[in-house]
Amino acid sequence: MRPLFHPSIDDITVEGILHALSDPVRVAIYSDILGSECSQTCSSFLNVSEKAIPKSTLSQHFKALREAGLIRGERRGVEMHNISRCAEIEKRFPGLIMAIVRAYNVQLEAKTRANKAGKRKPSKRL
Amino acid sequence: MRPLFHPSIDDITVEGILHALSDPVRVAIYSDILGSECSQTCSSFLNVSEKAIPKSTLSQHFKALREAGLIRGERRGVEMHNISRCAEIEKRFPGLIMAIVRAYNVQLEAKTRANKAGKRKPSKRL
DNA sequence: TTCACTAGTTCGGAACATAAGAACTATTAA
DNA sequence: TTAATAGTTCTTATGTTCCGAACTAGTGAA
Repeated sequence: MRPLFHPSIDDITVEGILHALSDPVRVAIYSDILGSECSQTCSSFLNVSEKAIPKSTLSQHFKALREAGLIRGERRGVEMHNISRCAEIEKRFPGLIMAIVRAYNVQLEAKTRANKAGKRKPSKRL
Repeated sequence: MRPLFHPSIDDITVEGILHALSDPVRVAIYSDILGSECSQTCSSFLNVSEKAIPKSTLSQHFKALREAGLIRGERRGVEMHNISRCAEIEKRFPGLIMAIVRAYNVQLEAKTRANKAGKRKPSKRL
């Protein structure tokens, strides 16, 4: 099994970042990793979404985030630990990550509010 | 031919915006529309990229931008005029568009600088 | 009217990307 | 060894995207 690939900071592209974060599951994972002090394992996200995500799919999502340069993953014993590379990215693209995560949170709040208001037809939330 | 679809501001999602702008051609188009005072037609972008883009493909790109809520297109005579919906989006997701466009410009500048430095192997630019 | 022209859209198939079950690898522990 | 756990890779079905060809809509002649 070859070691995980991580792009150098100069090879990280805006398009790559946007693409990686244009998936609801991946933003959810990333924003969680960003928000938590300690590093996170893959399987702690088997239930980010309302329905369980197969682990092969999860693994692909982590690969996407890694190859976009958003997170760094390293093996610790039997599990993978993931941390965000936001400090590096902030240097190259100041304000980008912050703005995206903030917008994502605005959207989550709006959805939550909408659900609380009209409970009749509970729309799926992330 | 049915009239063009434009999502209402509340149906615009962060994921949708990120996905629409995760394509080099589409960010190029969008950032151009954003930056220009007057509205832009489709065909003025046949050469945004180094190689000409077929007009069917261009049309799809405009559709993607429209349906993500990023631009508004309206027919004027025989041609389509496109303007950005950034003011609306700014209200819903403050700072998002600005941050993305800024990051995109940083990337363009870095690429230009890199090309100037090592002319031997001119890497493709946007 | 009809014809031609221009700007853009839609259709259809090939090329590419994604999702998820099954099979695999790596590490630890018994 | 063997078993268990955490992730990865393989394979296939399903979705997207690209782009040429065919189409539509508006304009302005003859």
